[in-house]
Amino acid sequence: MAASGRPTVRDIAKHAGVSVATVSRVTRQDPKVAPPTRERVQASIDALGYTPSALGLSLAYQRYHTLGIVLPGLGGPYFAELVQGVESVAVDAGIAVNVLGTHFRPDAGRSVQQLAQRTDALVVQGGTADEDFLAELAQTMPIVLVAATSDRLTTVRTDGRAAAREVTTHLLEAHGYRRLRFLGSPNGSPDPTSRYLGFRDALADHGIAEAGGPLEYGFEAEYGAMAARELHASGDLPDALVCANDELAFGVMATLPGLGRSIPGDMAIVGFDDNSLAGLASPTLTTVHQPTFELGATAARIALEATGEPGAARLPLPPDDRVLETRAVIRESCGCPA
Amino acid sequence: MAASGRPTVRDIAKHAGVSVATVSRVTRQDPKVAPPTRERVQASIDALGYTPSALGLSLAYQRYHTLGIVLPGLGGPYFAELVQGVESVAVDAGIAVNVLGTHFRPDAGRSVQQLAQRTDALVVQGGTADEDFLAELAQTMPIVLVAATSDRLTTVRTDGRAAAREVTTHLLEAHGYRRLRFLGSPNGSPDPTSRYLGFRDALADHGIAEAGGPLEYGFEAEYGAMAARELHASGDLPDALVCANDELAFGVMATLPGLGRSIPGDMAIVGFDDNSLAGLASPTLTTVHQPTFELGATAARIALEATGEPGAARLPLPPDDRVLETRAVIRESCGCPA
DNA sequence: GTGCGTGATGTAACCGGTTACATCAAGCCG
DNA sequence: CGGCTTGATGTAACCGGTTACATCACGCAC
Repeated sequence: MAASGRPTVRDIAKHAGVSVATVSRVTRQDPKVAPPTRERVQASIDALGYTPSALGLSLAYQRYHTLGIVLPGLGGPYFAELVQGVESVAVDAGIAVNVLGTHFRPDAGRSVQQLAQRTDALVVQGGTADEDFLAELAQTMPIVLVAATSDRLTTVRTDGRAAAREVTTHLLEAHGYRRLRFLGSPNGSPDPTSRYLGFRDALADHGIAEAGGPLEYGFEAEYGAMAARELHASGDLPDALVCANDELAFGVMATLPGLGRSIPGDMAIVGFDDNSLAGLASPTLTTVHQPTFELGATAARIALEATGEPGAARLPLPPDDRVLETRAVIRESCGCPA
Repeated sequence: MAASGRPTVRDIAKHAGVSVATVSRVTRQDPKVAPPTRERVQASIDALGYTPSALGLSLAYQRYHTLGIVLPGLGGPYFAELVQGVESVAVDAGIAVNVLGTHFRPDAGRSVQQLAQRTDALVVQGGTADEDFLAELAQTMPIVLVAATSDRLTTVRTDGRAAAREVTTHLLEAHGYRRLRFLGSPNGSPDPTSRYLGFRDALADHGIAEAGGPLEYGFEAEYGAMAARELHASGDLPDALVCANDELAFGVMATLPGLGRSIPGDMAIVGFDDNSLAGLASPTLTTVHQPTFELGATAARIALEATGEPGAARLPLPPDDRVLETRAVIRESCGCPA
């Protein structure tokens, strides 16, 4: 055995008086080893405390046993849950998970490139990497895009547009609101953008004009608070506000009452994502439930499946689009009774 | 070049008409290459689109360029922020981050073992892995324990006990509350436990008995809601409730007013962690700010530093204890004016 | 007894890098 | 001119596994 460090196949081979091939056969449970030999080798393995090096295995199999996930960062419950979905599938398959947060850094492409070189497959949140770049990379390895559409890549997403349309339609038809606005910047990633489009779809369906452009803010609660103050100061509250996510809605709900405006009395509000706090806020928040965990899990499953067995090539995934169901969760903040 | 896949050093060597050693010298920017040769090799590298394989590099240097982080899961903002701290340090160093969620699975030890084999160093959240096991593993590689104490391992933590004592003392001295209870199960990980101990320290300082044992619940908002209902049903609200984290406090704050009990009028409440929603809730939540991101970043820095340069051995870290500052954030929920 | 099939095991190449050491040519000096 | 130094480059071993193929002993059939 090397002076320091773990024993290798060759150490075991020497110790048991066999060849490395035989040791390898034992560790891989290859049946073509005579029982007495097997026992002798196993004894040496136990005696020296040998476990095959992950590096050696990776080298031989050309498999990293690692799945990469690329997202903007881990801020907010959405991404955390997504990662949990990916992670749960990965651990069951004995695969490690490499997390890369791009934080919209300019050199994110290079980081993704690097990550791609140490993983068997990639799960990428939409909007975090250039699509051309990903499409090229997808020639080499399985890549699954989450929460985005693409005609060149495999995507897993929810139909945020349809969901936004559904919940907006509820505001229009069940409550008769006519002056509606959208909170959240639709210029960034695919998710907020499609939600905004669904919001506009519903308005268009009813021949109603938007009561003002989207309120372009980031996606954290503080921005919701800022938006609430701005709306209040303008003296011109819409009938209802559709928020790009629940955090924004919480920010508004926490601020508006303090300014003397009640929810949903003076303005109704709906969120998106069904945050774990949504059912506890007062009023309880009407929102859209997304199977975020499933989104991650499904993406991971597709990616790992395409990775295939050690022998096989890592298949490039054909373009495909898997759409998971959303569900409008009607609570009180839209104006419905408890 | 192999029929499929990326070119290797040997492909470049053949293409440029030099040896692999020279190619290696060029990629590593070794100055001992004559300029004309360097240019010729570089031209081949560009022509074939060569980048050194991460696997080959790992094998040669015995470094994975990967940092592992072990935690129960990614539920709640605390862990997400911790990972972000780790991740930010890692990407700056060109190091990948491997996340392992144990979810308190019985076979977590084996997963950690595996993770340890594919990483250069480990950051472990306290309570997720057996300390004996970690101590042994720490002979082999740098391990940093987060949010825990140990006399055998390097730890990075905040003094949750002192912080809990401080905020509890505020409840006792500034407001004169006498009947205090703690919400959250102190039987699990080190963090909740030390918070509970600090809570009891403050009571002991003032010669006051706990108004009832700790309310043993999990750490999500729903449990806070359950606890609120239980307290209300018992008809015996304490003067003040110290919660193991902010989510629990949110759960209580969302539920109690609906039962006709006001906060802080009928019962004061304080949380822990300074969640991003804490300043927005109504009343705003008095809590303890923890430098969670810094916790992760510091742990990662220590771990990576111990990993050392490619040549050097991965040093086992000597036992050490780094304590980061907490800060009580006094808001309204304890009874203080806005 | 010879030839052949079969099962167990060993040998050596391979995966993709790095690097100690060998080699070699050129320049310099006495 | 011979020997030494120096700088550039090549050779081959090594990191730790797997595996195609070779080898060998044994048993069986003819």
